[in-house]
Amino acid sequence: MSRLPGRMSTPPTLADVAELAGVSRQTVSNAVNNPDLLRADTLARVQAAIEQLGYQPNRAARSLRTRASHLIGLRLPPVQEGTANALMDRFVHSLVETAGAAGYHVLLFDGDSADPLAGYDDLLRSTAVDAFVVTDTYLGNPQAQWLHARRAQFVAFGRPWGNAEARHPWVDIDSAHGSELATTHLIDRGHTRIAWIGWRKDSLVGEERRSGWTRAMRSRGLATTGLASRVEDTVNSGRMAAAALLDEARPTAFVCASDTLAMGVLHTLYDRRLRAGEDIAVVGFDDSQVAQTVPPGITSVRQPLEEAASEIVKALEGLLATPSYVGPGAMLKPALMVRGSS
Amino acid sequence: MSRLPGRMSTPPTLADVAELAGVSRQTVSNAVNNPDLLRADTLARVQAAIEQLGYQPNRAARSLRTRASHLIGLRLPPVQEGTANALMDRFVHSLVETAGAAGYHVLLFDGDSADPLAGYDDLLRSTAVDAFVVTDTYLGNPQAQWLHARRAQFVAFGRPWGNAEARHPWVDIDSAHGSELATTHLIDRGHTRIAWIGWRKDSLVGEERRSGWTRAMRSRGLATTGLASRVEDTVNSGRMAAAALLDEARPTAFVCASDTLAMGVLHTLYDRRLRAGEDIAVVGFDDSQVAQTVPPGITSVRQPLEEAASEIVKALEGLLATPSYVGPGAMLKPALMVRGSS
DNA sequence: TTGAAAGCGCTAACAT
DNA sequence: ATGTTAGCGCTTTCAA
Repeated sequence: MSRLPGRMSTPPTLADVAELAGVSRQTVSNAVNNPDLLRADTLARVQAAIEQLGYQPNRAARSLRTRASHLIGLRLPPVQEGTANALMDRFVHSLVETAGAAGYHVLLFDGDSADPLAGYDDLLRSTAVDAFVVTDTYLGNPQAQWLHARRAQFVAFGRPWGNAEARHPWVDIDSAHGSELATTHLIDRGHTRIAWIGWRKDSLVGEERRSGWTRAMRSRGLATTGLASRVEDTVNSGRMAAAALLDEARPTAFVCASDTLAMGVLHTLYDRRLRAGEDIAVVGFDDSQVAQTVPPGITSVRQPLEEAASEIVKALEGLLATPSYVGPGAMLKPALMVRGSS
Repeated sequence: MSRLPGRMSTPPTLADVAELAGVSRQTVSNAVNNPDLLRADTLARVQAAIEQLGYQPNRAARSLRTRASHLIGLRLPPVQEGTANALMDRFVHSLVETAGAAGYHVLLFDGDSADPLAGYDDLLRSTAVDAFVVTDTYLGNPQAQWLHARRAQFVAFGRPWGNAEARHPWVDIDSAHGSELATTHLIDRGHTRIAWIGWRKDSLVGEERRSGWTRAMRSRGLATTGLASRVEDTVNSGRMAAAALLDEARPTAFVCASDTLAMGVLHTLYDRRLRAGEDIAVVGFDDSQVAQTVPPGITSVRQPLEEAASEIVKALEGLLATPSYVGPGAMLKPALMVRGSS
């Protein structure tokens, strides 16, 4: 035995283990990958040697041979300063955790806004990752089609909007259900004039969230006319929309498409010395740290990102299995976190 | 030429390019890694072939040969719900961006709280990453020593507390300077009774931040007695500390060791129908999304995470160069973001 | 300036 | 049940 764990300059290889255990390299490989093939005593001997040397298969060599890196690529979109949108943080963490349990690591790459596909292309052509998790699936986003054309494997977090023939696995959140929960909650608390502050019409997610509000209002026979506003997803837009609605429609509660907009409402309440939850109810969307920490606490719709990550990894495993298996898309239900603001 | 880009089942290799360009594989390799060695016309021909095939070197093969993965490992600590601490988000993004520009990708792994070193060990022994970025460098943290013992390369984000003989590269933020900025800003606005809400004494970063407050107060001849509180880093602790200080010491302003604690102060102000920035000034630390979006905006100390990432990548490049170069630690200065709360 | 040979560490296919 | 052979795609010698 020529090397001891801890003082080696180069990590032990299959050959080192084989020599120590008195078997061939292939047997060691089998001990790692197909233990059933070995006789019990041989297996034990090899495992002891592996243990003793602290052997772990070299990833590069294994990848080269098996054409699989066990790496998942994730494009990190730019952080939006001045908003409450920190969903990515929670999602990335859950993904890393679940992927890790399945034997995969997450490889981050930069979201070059000029050419978002460049990062994908780079990793794809250098065969650096086995698959991607794609998070921005707005309508007309070329990524899905593009990846498909390059025969790249990927799971989308977001349904294939308006693309009925898409065949890739996806996971999404039923956010209409989320705003319906929020609206129904407010109705149950006695509110009848409940306003909606959402995103511009070209956002499909925005329209979906809005539909939950509409549905809840209609099902209880409440009017929606003049109670809705569609704006940019910024604090200031929310603030102005809230001010206008308060003046023109006299709502007693607001349901917002995001916590960022909900914070906008809070600004207007602050300006007018009104108190959220006492004078006017406010519900946000995303259960951000902002909603969790601001007084008196913003009631908010929480996306089950942990569950989403777990479904995505499940889909990933199916995709990368042989034979590959693609199940139906998974639609997850959000929950309402009730706090002081309602 | 047997394959066209876009319809290949397997990406092109050196051999494909060599055949197309009518040179040997070695010449193609040189064209990629040592272009100076080629005659201009050969180089042009090879580059044309590379372009035509969309060739990119296979990462696994290159890693196997060069013993370098061009991957940087980063342990993702668990997300803290209910706090305003989302620093990691911004930092990770900056790191991915800067590392990408230097030809490195960031590989995330899970922060198993039971055995935080397991993740490092795994990646290290499988030679999956070239180096780590270590972000949790509290006193007595075994990671630095442990990594050093395994001859692992790493750059620490955080100075080597109480470890004078540490020889690893590090980058840190002078957070005493941050709270000094915050305190001086309040003094300049006419405040004299400025309270401190910080972390427990066993947090070295906490004590450092506190020292900035002390220094600013003393240099202007202001008393600090009875004006400081040391608590857990939670919203509720901040809330209770603020209530107690308000009752016992009558401060007109608060400087907090975190935005989480500053939100605690806001809760107490809310309870007492006081307004931040009008009745009582509040300054937080970290310039979180919470500070940015909550009314009336929380003045907060912003850590230069983009710069930190850039310094870390610079250190990483030195570390991984041959011969390896380790410069002195870099101490960065934070800035104060002034908002409505002061 | 270019090419040929060897081998990084591993596993698939085959032979024993 | 175990060993032998070959080769994944690349770069580091070394030779021409």
